[in-house]
Amino acid sequence: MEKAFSNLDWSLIQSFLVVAETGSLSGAARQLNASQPTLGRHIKTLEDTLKVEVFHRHARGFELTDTGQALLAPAQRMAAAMADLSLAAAGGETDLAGTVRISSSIFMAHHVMPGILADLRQQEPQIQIELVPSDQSQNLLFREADIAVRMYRPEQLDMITKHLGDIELGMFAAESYIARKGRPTGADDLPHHDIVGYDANDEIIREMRGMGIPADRDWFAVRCDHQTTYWELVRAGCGLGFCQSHIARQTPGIEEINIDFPIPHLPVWLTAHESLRHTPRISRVWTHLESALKPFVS
Amino acid sequence: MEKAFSNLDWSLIQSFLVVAETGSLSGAARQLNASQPTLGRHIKTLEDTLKVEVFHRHARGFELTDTGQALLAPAQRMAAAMADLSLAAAGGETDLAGTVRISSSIFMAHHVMPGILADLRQQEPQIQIELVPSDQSQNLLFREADIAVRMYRPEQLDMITKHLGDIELGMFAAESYIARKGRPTGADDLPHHDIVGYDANDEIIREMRGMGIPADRDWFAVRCDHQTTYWELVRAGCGLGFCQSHIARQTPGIEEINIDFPIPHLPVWLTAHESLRHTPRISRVWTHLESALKPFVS
DNA sequence: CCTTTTCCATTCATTTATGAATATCACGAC
DNA sequence: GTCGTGATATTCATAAATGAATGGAAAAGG
Repeated sequence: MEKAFSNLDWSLIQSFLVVAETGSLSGAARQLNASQPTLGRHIKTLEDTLKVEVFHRHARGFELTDTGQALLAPAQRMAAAMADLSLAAAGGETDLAGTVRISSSIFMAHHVMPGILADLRQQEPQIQIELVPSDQSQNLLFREADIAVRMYRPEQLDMITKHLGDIELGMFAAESYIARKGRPTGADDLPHHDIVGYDANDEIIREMRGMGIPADRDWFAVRCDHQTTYWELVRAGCGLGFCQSHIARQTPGIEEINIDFPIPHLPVWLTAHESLRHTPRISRVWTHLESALKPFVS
Repeated sequence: MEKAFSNLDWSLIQSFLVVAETGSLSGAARQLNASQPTLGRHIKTLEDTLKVEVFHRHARGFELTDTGQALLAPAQRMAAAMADLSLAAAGGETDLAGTVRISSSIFMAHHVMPGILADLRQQEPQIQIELVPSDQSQNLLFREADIAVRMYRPEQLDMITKHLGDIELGMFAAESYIARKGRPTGADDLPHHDIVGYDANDEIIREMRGMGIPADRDWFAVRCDHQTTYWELVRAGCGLGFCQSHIARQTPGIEEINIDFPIPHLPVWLTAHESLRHTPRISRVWTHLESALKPFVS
């Protein structure tokens, strides 16, 4: 009844997987908080035990062999199961103390979260907070975060979500810009203005076209994908820009531009994995975020 | 992008799973070729890291808590993925040398396999053989064996199978029995004889009923589930018994009983996991078994 | 062509994990 | 009640895994 592979340490597979994904021992070592020689030995032990070469060595790093490729899928299934296990374990925790990882957009993380989290820390000093500012959506299934604040409806399964409301967006410009180019008189006037745009994300263009404005990528003379930097470009007078009204109105040197087309609102969703719903520290942070974000989604 | 649980060593889950399944540290230690204190520490580390109690300790051993129950399923998924990985790795081996685990019925293992394996060892000294005599079907998906010799058509998926032919069964009796009770004259005469039967497995009874013989469990005054011991009971003169004709005819002191009802044949199937099909040592053993078993399935 | 960077392999002192031995406890049999 | 069995905890000497440091080699950038 004993199994032929039971002598093989599962942690070797863990190392294998990360090396396969990063393509280097050094990279894997950084990710696993281990050292490069350790990872090298793990791979060597794995290969010796399985009597199979799983990596081609070359100067730039490690590359999977065909055999190694075949091992990748089951190794990933192990990792997925491990993630499930981790979630299940967190769901069983009873202690309020611990760390909660919150993911939010870079803009929110920069302008909104600090105050909210400072309050929370004061109320619950036992709870440590790790803020993960990121505009790529974090994968909550792999617990890259415990709670996510998102500007769109989350699609992942097994999640609990709550729509907190909508954030009002507006068009703004720096005083320096207005001094130079004047205020746009209306939508028709926009082509004569500079608008700070997003580079990869053509959300704005699609929105404007949806409203009958013949927007074009070339309109946007200055573009930036990074939300907080985007806002700095607007503040520096590079052009008109969109921003959460609540924040923009508190920014000195910025004026609101009222134009005759409606700007869509930004929905705010709170998300967490359902198996964490009853974990004390998670639910505590959840309710805090819920109430603390309310003023922003009026 | 880093994951919250990446600091948790997967081998702890491995230990957790075996402790959960065996219900004791000592049992798990035996199965994993480790020591009881090691397993104890692994569980403790796991619980400390997850901040969750996964086992109730009591004098008789370890029992899963509710939280631990929740971790069991993902841990088993990890084990299943590990089994897949092990299979995939074995499929990538290129070396002829290595160990092949062969599962067969206890009877075959006792009377047939030794000679076949002795030949094989002489031809391929590089290949080590581990024979797993068992009347429960081994789970090839978990690599409890690499190749199985079975007396029925295997049902598991992802298997390659070959029907080698059928083994002739016959009814036999020890000379001592015949001297005492005489030979049965036909099927009608059977109720006046002792037949050595199987206990749990009522295969024989079902077969005889299928042929219109009103067989009953009570006919079988002596019963034994264990095939080789069964045969020793027949040799000792406990009663009539069924056996592979090929073997029985070579047994001194045993005579064949010809009766007027047909005795079914025993199909012989060779089975292996398909991902091992091209592994040199496995396919070498496979072809050897195939040809060496031929004389038995004429 | 030379420099810089980024890898991997190796070495060796050190930390960490391990297991034999032992103490202790609970249960069941006699 | 007592003894035997089989379990978990604890201790401590030892074995094993680890990581900082070093050397070397190959690609990328000037």
